[in-house]
Amino acid sequence: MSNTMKASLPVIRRLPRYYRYITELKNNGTTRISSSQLAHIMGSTPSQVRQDFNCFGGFGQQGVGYSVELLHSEIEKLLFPEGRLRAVLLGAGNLGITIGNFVLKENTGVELVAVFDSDNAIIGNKLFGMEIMAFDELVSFCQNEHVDIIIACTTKEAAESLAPHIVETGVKGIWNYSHFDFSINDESLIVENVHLRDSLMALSYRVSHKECPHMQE
Amino acid sequence: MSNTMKASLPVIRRLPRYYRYITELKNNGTTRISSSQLAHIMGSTPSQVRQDFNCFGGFGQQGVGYSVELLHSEIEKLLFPEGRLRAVLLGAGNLGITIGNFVLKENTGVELVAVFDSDNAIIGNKLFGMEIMAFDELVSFCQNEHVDIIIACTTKEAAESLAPHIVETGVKGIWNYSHFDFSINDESLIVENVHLRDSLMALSYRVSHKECPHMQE
DNA sequence: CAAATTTTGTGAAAGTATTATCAAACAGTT
DNA sequence: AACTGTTTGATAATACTTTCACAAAATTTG
Repeated sequence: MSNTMKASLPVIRRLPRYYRYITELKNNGTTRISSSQLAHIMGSTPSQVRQDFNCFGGFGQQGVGYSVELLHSEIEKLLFPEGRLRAVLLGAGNLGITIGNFVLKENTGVELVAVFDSDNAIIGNKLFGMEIMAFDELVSFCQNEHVDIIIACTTKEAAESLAPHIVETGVKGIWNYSHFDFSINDESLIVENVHLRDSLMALSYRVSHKECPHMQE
Repeated sequence: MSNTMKASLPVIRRLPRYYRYITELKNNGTTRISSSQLAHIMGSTPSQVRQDFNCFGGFGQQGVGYSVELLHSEIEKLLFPEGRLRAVLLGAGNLGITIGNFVLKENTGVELVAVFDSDNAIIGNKLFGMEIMAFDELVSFCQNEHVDIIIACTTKEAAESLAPHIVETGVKGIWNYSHFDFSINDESLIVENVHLRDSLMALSYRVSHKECPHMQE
């Protein structure tokens, strides 16, 4: 309950998975779990589980294990910030609609507050009960309405042309589905890339070159 | 041109990005590029660029740099297998349709050959010009039609119930969008997870705990 | 054509992440 | 209340990834 070191990116990436499994255990009525049981479920090692939880202070008890209830509430506190994060969707195409739907339906702690698109033909239309706005309005909207996250589901070109204005918006993070890589150098802005094409091509490579190293993701 | 070591997962994950940028350079008419220029574009270091390419034999020339043309064709050879990989889509819901569309439109070297769903109401309907089939038919279809990749866009429950039959299908990889984690222990099966919810929650965490380490992804 | 400059390939060093180890803490038993 | 078995937290060891540094190879310049 003491040696809290800073969580590294791999640890942060595992948190949502811990949360998923622990929620399931909680719903099953399981009250206690050991690091080795949890490691088995996660496909990792007991050491890693303990190491991971120790980044946040280690919520277990020696000789006993972890309380599912406590684990659940602690990880929930970590993953769900106090007030819900406010997000705007950029791009109301196929992908944008799917991702927007996803954010609205899933319990992620993120709230969708506006939708933007560049296509004049659909600007003004309603999507998710909101009027689709033009890209021109993005900066002022974000500044006035305190937006935390931009969800970029635009083309590469649209993302590229918006990039110089991102800093002005004051958002803290970008959930990026576009083929454009927002420059990573910006200290104050966190970019989480979901490059579907890259992911499929990496799978392609591994499937057709089977001798690749055996690592868990 | 000699010291070919095996490519690690991080290297493989960078390949599609190299490919994207090099394709762009090629289209711009750029003929040569140095590791430091490429590193600048990629947001990495010259060392990493050289180290990465050396995993595949190192296609540069000392004192000169890399030929964009050669680089493009070599990486293309790595990423696009001889014959296109054959994939089936599991789940014809919102997400499934979006991802299916994506695979059909984007040049990824993957071919969509069938669509499956559990919902009797839509089985038999046409999607992407194919008749939606029932999950029951999955195993025999994959065996007869030589399927390489399963694209799982189903619910967690559906994925879970299909999991025990995956080995029978003989597929080599799963591009997994479901909330179910296909067991990673299976030596012969490569799983590429695209957990949208986990990705958003990791971003959430990083946005609301800004002191997290500054790493490139 | 030699010297200076550029830039790769490679092996070593530094930095991260994961796994192993073991003492300390707790629960249960006799 | 001491003994036994379990399981964490913390440190150490191992493994993996990235970065550094420099020799070798090519080009350019005087």
